Amino acid sequence: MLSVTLWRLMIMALRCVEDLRVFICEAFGLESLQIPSGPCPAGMGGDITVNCFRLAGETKSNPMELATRSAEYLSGHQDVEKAEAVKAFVNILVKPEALHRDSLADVDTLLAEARLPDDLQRKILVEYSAPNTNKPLHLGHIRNNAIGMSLVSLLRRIGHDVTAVNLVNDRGIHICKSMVAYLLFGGNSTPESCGQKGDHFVGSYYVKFDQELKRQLADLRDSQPDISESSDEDLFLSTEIGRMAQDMLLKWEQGDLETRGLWKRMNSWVLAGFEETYGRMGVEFDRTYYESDTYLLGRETAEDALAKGVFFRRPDGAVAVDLGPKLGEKVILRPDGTSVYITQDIGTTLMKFEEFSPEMQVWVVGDEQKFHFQALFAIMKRLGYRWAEDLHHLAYGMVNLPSGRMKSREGTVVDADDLFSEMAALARSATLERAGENIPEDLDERAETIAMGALKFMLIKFNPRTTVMFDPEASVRFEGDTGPYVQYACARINSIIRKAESNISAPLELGWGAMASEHERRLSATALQYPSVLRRAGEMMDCSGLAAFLLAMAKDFSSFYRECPVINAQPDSLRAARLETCRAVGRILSDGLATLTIKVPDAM
RNA sequence: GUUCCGGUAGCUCAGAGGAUAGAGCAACUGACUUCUAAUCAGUAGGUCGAAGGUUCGAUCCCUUCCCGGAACGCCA
Repeated sequence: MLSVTLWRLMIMALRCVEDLRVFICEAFGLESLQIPSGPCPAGMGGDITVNCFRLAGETKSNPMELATRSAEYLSGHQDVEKAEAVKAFVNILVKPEALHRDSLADVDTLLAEARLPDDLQRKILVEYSAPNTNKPLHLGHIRNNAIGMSLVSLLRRIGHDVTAVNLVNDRGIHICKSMVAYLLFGGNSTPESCGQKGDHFVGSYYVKFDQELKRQLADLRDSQPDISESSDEDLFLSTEIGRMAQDMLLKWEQGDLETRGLWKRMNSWVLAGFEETYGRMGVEFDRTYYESDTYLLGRETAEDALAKGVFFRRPDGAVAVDLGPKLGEKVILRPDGTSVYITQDIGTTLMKFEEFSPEMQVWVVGDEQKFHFQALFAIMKRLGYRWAEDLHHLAYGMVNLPSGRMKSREGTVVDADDLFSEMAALARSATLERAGENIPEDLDERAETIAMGALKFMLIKFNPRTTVMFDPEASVRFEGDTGPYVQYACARINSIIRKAESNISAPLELGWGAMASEHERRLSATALQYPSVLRRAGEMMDCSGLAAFLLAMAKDFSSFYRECPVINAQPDSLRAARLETCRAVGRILSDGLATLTIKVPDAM
């Protein structure tokens, strides 16, 4: 498993804390120990705080005494200005030159430390996106993509070997519905002839199918009052259009040439549309699987397992597996031999393992499918695969609108392409508003960067398992805890660096020791957290902590920016140190944003 | 009915058993002749769903209950 003990993940580059660790280890005869430390809360008179409550558990000693002893030790340390025990906390005020030396003055080390030691690096396969080919992508898919792509990027950032795969659900009754509607109402039209994006074009026939189905259901209920209480599903095959879709599915399974031809044509339109949307978001996969391929391996596996007695045949002819009292009985093949949803996932899981032999497989799929994955993992174990212990469902919650759930039938779905364009237009006008006379040459590109940054950040900053509320009005603002806030800090840093470089003075000795204000110390204290933040986010497979860190780092920079002049700072050694601070903070922020797959504009 | 996930400021959300429970938005006050105001500084806003329990200490762990969402398909 990915899971490792926490102490191996924590990094604290501050020398005096590391020395304290060694001191305590020696004092108590311990081989390893993690010092719980973090930035000191404002107003407590320190840079870094060590929490001796937790430390006391490890050393089996009195927390207050330990704090007093630690403070005594640290007070005598050459890097420490002042160390004070308050209750069981030790608040350390570090000499500025030492604080910066261990943090922003050595940003290369800080960035490098996020990488896990070799023995903790794993080969991980992550599946995400997994669209259906009957309609365009919507806000729910955007959350999936944002979570999936940032997870892949994060795991790579900390040193894992990651394969990103997509699984296209290109087969089944849903695509047949679009096909039937196209045959009935489409004539010879194509996305090109209609000037429509392929996925939207096909999606419009899915909608037409539903409209026609509703009409036929209403007619049916009017003409036969005795069945008017039956559900839409029960009456599906009693409608002409419902039967047509079912026939289409059977023909597809039998490999009917004409059906397959139409299927290929319509899928190619949809996939071309997806490519465009993916491209705009920056989604990339190492490998794309198609359900129409993988379900065959699933079916073979099921037949094999039946022969071996792992699965059994029910009296009605269906192939099933008994997963015990908790999960119950699960059908793998219908009585007519056709495969169900889980059958293809069995095939896909095997294919992925055969092709990449990952130590761990992850699925980024909505939490409504938890049961499905519990069943899938149980089946893989039942089939005897040892690696089935290392399959993981990263379940995320739905995206709701202020009006409630998104419902495609009620037309309340937020379309991905529309949302991208709307946000880009707003970012564009906001940029223009600020630009005044000097309209930037790269206006559109800049607007796109800001818009995508805002959207992705908004979806990533929440814990994946929460159901999130998407308020279109609020999402469109670029102020406060947003991606553009972090991007803006980067843009200001870039601007300072540009101006400083055009105003060259000979490189001087860096006056880190003079960087002693609360704002300057705070930057280094926060930056020290970065490696641990990344490692922890990777361990939990949750990027929201990284987003929160970047906001905190950017906030610290904004305060510093306001209070501490850089270009006009005197003496020159202080100016040089502050400039170097800007560079270092800029590198951390852009490294973090890049890890979230968010770009940074040169200027805003 | 059973299982899972939530319930923290008016709203959206953070909170690694520990200090005085934090951000953003909304409200209010102040700051652009300055390295970019997509910013900063400040004010106000809380029975952490309820009750028990464990603990030196619980928003966090345990039990029961209340409220919201989801799952329990030969749909995907």
